[in-house]
Amino acid sequence: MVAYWLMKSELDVYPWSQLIEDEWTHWDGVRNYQARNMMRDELKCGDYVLFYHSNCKPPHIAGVAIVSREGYPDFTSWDSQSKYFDAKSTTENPRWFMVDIEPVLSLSEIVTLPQLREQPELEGMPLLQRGQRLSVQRVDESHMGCILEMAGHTLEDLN
DNA sequence: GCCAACGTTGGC
DNA sequence: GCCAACGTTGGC
Repeated sequence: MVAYWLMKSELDVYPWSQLIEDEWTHWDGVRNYQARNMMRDELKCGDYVLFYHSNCKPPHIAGVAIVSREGYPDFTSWDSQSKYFDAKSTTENPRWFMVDIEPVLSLSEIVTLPQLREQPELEGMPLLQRGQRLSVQRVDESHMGCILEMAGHTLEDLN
């Protein structure tokens, strides 16, 4: 059973175009327990991920990625030179987890946050709730289908 | 740049 | 275990 997710990335930190260039990446640096739990326990290989650009005008979804490796320790938490270093995370008892993702589909047309807000079908989507800051969120299949259609695609395009 | 929302920290 | 202080996120 495939699940759908949304991940936020700041446009000037790690853009979609960089993922295309890299061909895959590990989604390191998440330091929030709710997001950590989802990446450790719930994101599965083959799940699809909406790639959302935050901190830009307008914020928007740029592409769809796929989970290519399930939760494993975020090794940047062990690197004292990393800005994501956490002294309380050890190799024996890792505190933070990440997944790997690969790009699947660059949207023909990006879907902006204002466009998402205009869609009655998307009412209740966590991203659209005020104060929603989680950088990893679950997405309903119906919401996923709706967003893909807004971008000129369908769920079938993912296969 | 502002600020609302919300998570984390740490004193008590 | 409460809660004030503080830091971060991220839209606007």
